[in-house]
Amino acid sequence: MSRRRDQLVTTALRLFSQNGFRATGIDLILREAGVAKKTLYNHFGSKEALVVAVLDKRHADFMATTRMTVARLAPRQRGDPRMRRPLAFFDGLDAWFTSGSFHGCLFINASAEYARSDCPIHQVCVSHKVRLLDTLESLLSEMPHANVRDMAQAVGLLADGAIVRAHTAGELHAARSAKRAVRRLLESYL
Amino acid sequence: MSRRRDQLVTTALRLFSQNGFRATGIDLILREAGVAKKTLYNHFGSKEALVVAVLDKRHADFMATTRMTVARLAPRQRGDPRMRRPLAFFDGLDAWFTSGSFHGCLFINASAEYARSDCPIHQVCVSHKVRLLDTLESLLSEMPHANVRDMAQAVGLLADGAIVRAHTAGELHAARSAKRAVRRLLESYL
DNA sequence: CCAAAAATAGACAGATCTGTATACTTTAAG
DNA sequence: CTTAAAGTATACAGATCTGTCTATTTTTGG
Repeated sequence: MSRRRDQLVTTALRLFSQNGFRATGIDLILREAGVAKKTLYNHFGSKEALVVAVLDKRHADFMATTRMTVARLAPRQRGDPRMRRPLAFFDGLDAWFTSGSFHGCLFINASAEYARSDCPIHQVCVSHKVRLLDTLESLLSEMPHANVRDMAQAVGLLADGAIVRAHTAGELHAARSAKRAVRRLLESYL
Repeated sequence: MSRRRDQLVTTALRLFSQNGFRATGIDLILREAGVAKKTLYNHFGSKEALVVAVLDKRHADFMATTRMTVARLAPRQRGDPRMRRPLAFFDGLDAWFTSGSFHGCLFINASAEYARSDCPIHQVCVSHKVRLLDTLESLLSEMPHANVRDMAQAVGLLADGAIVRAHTAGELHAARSAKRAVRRLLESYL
């Protein structure tokens, strides 16, 4: 809808990712976005609302990227065809980690800064993680369906673990470790 | 050594865990610890140094708790005896998550708030995660040693993933999901 | 017991942050 | 073209935060 609104959300997404939420002041976002303060407070009533909008955008972007990446990389996976899509998901993580613009999972970071579970920001993070698990289940839908739930849990844990390791410990190859574990784990279900 | 210093670190550890680092002001720490501001700046030259001291204490506490918990819970694990200690580690995570005083991994949270990799705080987090991997390797030392490195990587990812899920998504049973995955994964190495 | 070290209370400086208000300018739709 | 909506620039209020300084009191080691 609004071009100014998009500029604000896009700029805030970048700055929040790079420097954290509380460490990023409104004034910096405004300066880098080239937007006046009043415009921000017309679109969003508060910084908290802007954070929520940023997380919503990040969720949409992540889901779209995931869909595209899995579709592109699944055909070139080796091994049982039923494992191709979940394995491709980890190639997507690998590309993300090594892209040079990786700053960890924005939802994990937001949960760390806004820890209280009754905070709207925290609830958006819960929602993202739940929907991500649904996505993983759908990627696993070709596997023996009796264990899809268990597999999705395990794969989700390995994905979150890889994101955390890559960010906190700087191990940018974490996605490849995770992919090896996923392959071994899924093979045990075939 | 100093009683005041310990009060400051202990109080700051609690407040940083509950509310985050940047959201916790010096004045609150001082009030709750019952210590004067000058005393803090005599022991630590800055808030950043206090954060580092808190993370050092947390690392020591975590390692001590892990050692004790694994020693106590390993004997009651079912399955191959060589898997007992790594499995017991996840029972320790489960007890932590459901203890009522779980606020995520302090090092993951610190990395989220102090994102720049040249920041001393971030480096303490890297160091913690590296030492944790060493610990996991030692817990896996009874497993076939050719694959200890790979197994420790996978188990570490599942542990970090469980911590993140439990905190960000509020899934306090995440440690049990992770433990099931670890059991299955380690069995594939026997 | 006494002197040096450590701690206290509290004011204060200087910076920063969120959010509001004002006065002016641009944009866009009928 | 005109008018109402939206945006700009900027000052400002009020709160908060880190860190310093002073003057006083408590603790502690020899």
